[in-house]
Amino acid sequence: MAEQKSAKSISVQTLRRLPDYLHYLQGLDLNTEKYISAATIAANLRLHEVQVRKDLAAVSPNSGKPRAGFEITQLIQGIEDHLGYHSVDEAVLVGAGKLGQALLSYEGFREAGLNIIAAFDTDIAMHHSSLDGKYVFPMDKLVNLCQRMKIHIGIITVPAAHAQEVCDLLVEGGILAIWNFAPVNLKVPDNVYMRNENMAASLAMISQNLKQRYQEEESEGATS
Amino acid sequence: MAEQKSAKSISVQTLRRLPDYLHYLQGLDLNTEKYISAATIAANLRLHEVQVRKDLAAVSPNSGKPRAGFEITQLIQGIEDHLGYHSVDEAVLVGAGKLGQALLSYEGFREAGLNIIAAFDTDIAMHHSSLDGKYVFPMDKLVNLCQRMKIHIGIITVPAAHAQEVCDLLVEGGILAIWNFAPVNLKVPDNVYMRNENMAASLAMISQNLKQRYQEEESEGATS
DNA sequence: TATTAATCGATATAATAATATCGATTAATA
DNA sequence: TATTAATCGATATTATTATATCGATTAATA
Repeated sequence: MAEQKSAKSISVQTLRRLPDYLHYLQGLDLNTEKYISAATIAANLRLHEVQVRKDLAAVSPNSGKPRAGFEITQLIQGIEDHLGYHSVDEAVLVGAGKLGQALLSYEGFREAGLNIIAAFDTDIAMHHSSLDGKYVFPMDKLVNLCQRMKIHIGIITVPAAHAQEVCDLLVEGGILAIWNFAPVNLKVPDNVYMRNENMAASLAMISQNLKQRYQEEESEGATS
Repeated sequence: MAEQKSAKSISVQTLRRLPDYLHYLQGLDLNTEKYISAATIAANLRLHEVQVRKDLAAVSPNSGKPRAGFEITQLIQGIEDHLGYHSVDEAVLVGAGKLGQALLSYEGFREAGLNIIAAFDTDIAMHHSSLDGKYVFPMDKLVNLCQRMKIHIGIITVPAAHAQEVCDLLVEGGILAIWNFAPVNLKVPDNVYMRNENMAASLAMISQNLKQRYQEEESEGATS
């Protein structure tokens, strides 16, 4: 049996951190330094040294040199490969409101392998106008365009109330993965991957943290 | 020693799910049903039944009744308490671009306990204009306003290149928690909580998923 | 060239989270 | 009222992730 090429299943948590590593590494000056140690990265990203080393081991094309560290260019290469940053995938975005527009104009996506090729909206006034170089189409073109162009990623930035209909349309259009910014749990068939950008969850973490601190403050020295 | 009030440290993962539970429960019709079972919630949110039961046990003011389930109103109450949805906290937002505006107009925050009371931007044209009822101030008012009004949460929606300066200002203003939407790792003192809204990470998960599926497709039946 | 110290990889341990199992309880139904 | 079946809570197991430890390697330095 043939060895599976570069598919040794990276852990979810590692995957989450990869963009951070990449970003950090890209900020380094290759004229000044050629190698970097796991310890240095860890210190800068406030992570645990061993954790970084394991993460890098999972994506680096070849291993680090003792006493020197990892070769920066190779690390970048390895991470980009694993993130699929060179095989750009096309996406459509539904809901050209403020959030939608923010995403359309977000520079970072292109280099991260995402190319939003078109936007859709119910607002007639927007149709056929161009937002950051992307055209806005009426909703009834959605299914057909997705099918014809074999688009695999759909981004939902419509109000919660309409998210499910939009979602259904995307599924009908043959979309394989949905990135949902609406605060609702959408129903999709098993073969469609759903990723919720969950602002409420983030907010919950922040609240929790502050709450804890207020409590600690209150009970300062009050441990009878 | 006194029992610690409602601070029995909820797990991070549970905390993440709480907003989903809350949202789902709020969508139920209390006239039709008074109780709900963990199994039902699990099915609707596509979670594991036992997981839901454990999560609920952590936040529900009193336990569920066998054969009936949990009392919906009490569950909502419990979750809201734990999320601090009744102790609204005030925040400032820096960077009134598209993303900033999207957040300013996002309805969900208010009920989730977050009240963005002002925005800041370098763009002079925006100053003292009102976006969704919130005023936009010049940057040099930031530190003073945060201090005077004892704001605890800062939201960063400026381009990556300026995020660190903004961050420093917020810290100077006495902010305790930062919600960062810029794709950079910001340095803050230990006593400041940093929450990165990491779009790149989400994107990485999506890419990964698609990549896997393409590969599987390729090697379909090709297991020599 | 020999010594030192930084760094690695590998393996072991610990912490956290998810899932399975099962007896106890109770509303619904016979 | 007795039986049944849904549901719970508690405990046990498993999976995942993070952290600690340590011998091996190698660049830098004496």
